[in-house]
Amino acid sequence: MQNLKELLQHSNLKITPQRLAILKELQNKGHASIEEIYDDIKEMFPSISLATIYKNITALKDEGIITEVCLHQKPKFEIKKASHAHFVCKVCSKVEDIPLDNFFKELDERYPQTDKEIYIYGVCEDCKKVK
Amino acid sequence: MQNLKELLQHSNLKITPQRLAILKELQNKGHASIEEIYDDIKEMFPSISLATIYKNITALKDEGIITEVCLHQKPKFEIKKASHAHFVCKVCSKVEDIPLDNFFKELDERYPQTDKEIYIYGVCEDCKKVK
DNA sequence: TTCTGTGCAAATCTTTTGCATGGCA
DNA sequence: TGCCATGCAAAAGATTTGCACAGAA
Repeated sequence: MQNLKELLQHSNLKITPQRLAILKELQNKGHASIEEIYDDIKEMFPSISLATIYKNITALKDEGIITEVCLHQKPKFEIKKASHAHFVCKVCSKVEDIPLDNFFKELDERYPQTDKEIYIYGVCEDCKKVK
Repeated sequence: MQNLKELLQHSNLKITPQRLAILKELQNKGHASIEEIYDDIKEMFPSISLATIYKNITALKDEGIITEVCLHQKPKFEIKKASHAHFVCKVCSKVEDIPLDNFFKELDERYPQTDKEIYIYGVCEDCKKVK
């Protein structure tokens, strides 16, 4: 569990309650869309504006603090961490990070100095049980 | 080079000049966005409507004739074919399909019955030369 | 002839922008 | 205090919808 304030301190961005709330939301959820971030934060912080979310998401991406992924054809955001694949459940839409370290290592040998994304869309264990 | 009419014949969709034009565009370009499809087709076919492109892209996706990919965070479409990775040049945005058959095979063993997407963002050979 | 597909216009999102005010450093 | 960040409202873009007419089977 990393210190969110430090992420901002080490960047060119000022620490604001809005930014901390966005990062906290991403830390809790793992991945979230603009709408999800907005809706959740609005409960604690009713005056926040959608434009602020958009502006900060862009700023945080530019600073390399978060990254954008495309899950189910929808943009989602997550705090930047080591390369990992995303398993997306086709039924409940849950997203799991899977390391797949050996895959990324091998890909990196073949394609050095590239950014890599791997997405796997299937049915998660929970949804398989339900049938 | 597959027969585009047959793709439609084997589906629940009727053959129309608009649909053939869309498929032809995807066949030529490999990958294209809604805007690109629209702009290119409009030259040959000035009366075509953007709504028609959207409706047909949805219909073609539902029929499994084309698939949607997310390149540079933008939705693009391609005629469905065997699983392959996408190499996207960060400089010129060119997209290359790369087979990576062994990767997909191994992923399929670990995650059977899933759809897999692999994206690699780097600098293509042409752009490396220019410097 | 029947039913699906098309094109237009309007409606609905989604995202961006400008600007005055507020708040971090 | 000096900027950067926020919130609002408006603008701009992207996508969807309804409906009358056209065209494929």
